[in-house]
Amino acid sequence: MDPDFQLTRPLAGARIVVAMSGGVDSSVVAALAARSGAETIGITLQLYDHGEAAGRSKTCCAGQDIYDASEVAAKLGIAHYVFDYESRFRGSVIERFADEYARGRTPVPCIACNQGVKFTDLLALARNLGADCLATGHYVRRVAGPNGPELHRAADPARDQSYFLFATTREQLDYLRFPLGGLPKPRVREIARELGLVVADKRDSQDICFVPDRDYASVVKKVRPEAAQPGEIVDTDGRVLGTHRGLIHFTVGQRRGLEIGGRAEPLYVVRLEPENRRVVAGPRSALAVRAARLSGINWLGEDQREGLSAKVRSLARPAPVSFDGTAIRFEHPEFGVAPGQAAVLYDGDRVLGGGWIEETVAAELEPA
RNA sequence: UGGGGCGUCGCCAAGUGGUAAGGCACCGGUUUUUGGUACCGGCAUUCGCAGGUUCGAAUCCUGCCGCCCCAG
Repeated sequence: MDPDFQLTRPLAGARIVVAMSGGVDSSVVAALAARSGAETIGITLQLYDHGEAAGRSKTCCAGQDIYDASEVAAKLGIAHYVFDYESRFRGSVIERFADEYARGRTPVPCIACNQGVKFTDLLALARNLGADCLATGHYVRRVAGPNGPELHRAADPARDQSYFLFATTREQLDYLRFPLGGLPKPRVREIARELGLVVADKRDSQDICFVPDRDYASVVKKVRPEAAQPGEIVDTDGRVLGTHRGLIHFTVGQRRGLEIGGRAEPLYVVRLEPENRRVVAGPRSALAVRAARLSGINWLGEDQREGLSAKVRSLARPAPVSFDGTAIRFEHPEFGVAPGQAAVLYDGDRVLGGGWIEETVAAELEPA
């Protein structure tokens, strides 16, 4: 519990802004910052309001969480401000989330949120407050390298959140600090307990923060009703196998929910066709992909094309790939690669960057 | 209304006298700051219906119902 905020000036004269969500992690960051001797300011963004769901405490950044954050700040004796970012969040995260589903893609709203609201808007706010850095509770490490700060996976591999931070720019990384990246999660809770923080035993957030009850489809439906139109389920030869309750319920690689039985092999979603509202389904072998073209590429590393590995979803061991600047090519076929998801590129533990999956190239598999 | 075949969980399907496999689908759980995947677990006291034979039947017998095929 001896954080290094990696500042150039002495902590005594420094100012640290901490992004406080109201959870254990960012609360501990605030505590660490406060103990470091630097002037610490906690900021919580109000991103959405479940309204009727007031009182829910499982979700991030809703009423209860804002309250928890200020409790913690008070306990630590630091300043705490709450800013209303609802409309920003709605536009850059929620609507974009819905748009992606309407386009037959599978978005990663947490990345959009980090990219925009947190690392652009909140970061600018911190700068305006004259802070030396913005510290967050992300489990990822900022490591000093020969060419400036590098982004590395968290020490605790089970907690690593680097997938969600691939879009971080060099400029942002320069200003950001992640004091928890080297700590195992149990240790973080321990610290919270030692300090008597009310959130010490608060359960981890999971699922999409702005979606109540895991029902993301109804959120999408509210914003983009057309994405909830039923359509046909066809096989890879175009034969109609059944009907579905709306593209929003499906993602490439998905098995459950097609409700088509009576087969020897499970059926998976192979492709979504928003133009005709079709879900194309096929056997697992039809999911094999050998390459993926990326857009919105962000690059934190030096030019490197070989010896890379890529994560194509947050949970998945990195797969060996090569990168030609636009597309990644898998050494071994990868299954269930969904457009809209991020492909994050690593060199060992270091995050080199990544991009958004635009389209994939099927791999021909040897017949089993 | 002659002949043949069939009727086992939502779908496919094993089981032909010894007390209901399996797959798909579905449901639940585990994992998890995205959606998924994977894994684990659950899922027919009952075999179209009604009788009968037998210690014992989904399995044998009889009748009925339904479906399919061939019908000269």
